[in-house]
Amino acid sequence: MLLPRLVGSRITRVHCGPPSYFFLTPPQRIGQELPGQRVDTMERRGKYLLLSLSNRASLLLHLGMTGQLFFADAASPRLMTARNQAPARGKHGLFVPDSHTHLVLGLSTAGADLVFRDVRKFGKVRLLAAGQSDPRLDKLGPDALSVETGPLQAAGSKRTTPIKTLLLDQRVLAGVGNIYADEALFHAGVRPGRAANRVSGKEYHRVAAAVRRVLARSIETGGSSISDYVRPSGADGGYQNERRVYARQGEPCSACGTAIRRIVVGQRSSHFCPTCQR
DNA sequence: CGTTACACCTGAGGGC
DNA sequence: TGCCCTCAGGTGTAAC
Repeated sequence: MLLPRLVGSRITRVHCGPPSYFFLTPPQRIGQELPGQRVDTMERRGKYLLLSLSNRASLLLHLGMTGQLFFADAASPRLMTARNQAPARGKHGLFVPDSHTHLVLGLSTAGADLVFRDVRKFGKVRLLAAGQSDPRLDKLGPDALSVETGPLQAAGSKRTTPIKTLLLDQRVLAGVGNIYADEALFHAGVRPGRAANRVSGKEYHRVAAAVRRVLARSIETGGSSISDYVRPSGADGGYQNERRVYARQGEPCSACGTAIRRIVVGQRSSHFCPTCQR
């Protein structure tokens, strides 16, 4: 759990990697402005995390595809560094920053540093001044965890784009990614490539319910550790073991036995059961 | 405005 | 061993 260990703690020390695609705010500025600040609150906005600090500034984080946010006392095989080498361990077995470690926050009460690692650098960190907004946050639609049929259907009924692309559009729905779009559409019985404006009201009802259920279950099980994701404790999540279709092409459908297929929808790898999904 | 293609970045794995 | 290809939990932007 990130929040109980982080909120209320003071940032005592900051280590940043070199400037890169990862940093929306130059690392040098982050290193200057964070030390001494207490983390007052942490909230999730879609796939973003927003920490509010005692000086009224905020720290905005996004994990991208391969981002890892964990405490340095974590031990996990997914923290392998270059060429699948186990990470070096410092005193007390603590994680030692490698070339993919972009941000480390020393914390007064958390018991270990908070580490942000990201191989591909699609993750992001940005420091927001007091009252400053961010266009990424401003554009987010309603949270997917509590999506309702009506607004989703209203957004989709005007569009010819595939239903899956609609679910991935963060302006329509904030928080659904490629795994959960495929999984939700499986549970709803709707093919990912179907045009959004040709999905019935009854189907939108099932899609909305499936999005809520799949995301809630993923939170319960700690997320999907398929390539890089780790929980803040360093442990793997459990939702990868509950996947019905994602990255299961060629395997028999758990409901009917038909081979799961993989197609490309909206430039994203997409998986479905041709029998269960129409 | 809606839709699509592509760029960004790094590494793993497969074929030859 | 090396080279070249494809693929990967995301999103911003350009072009039609």
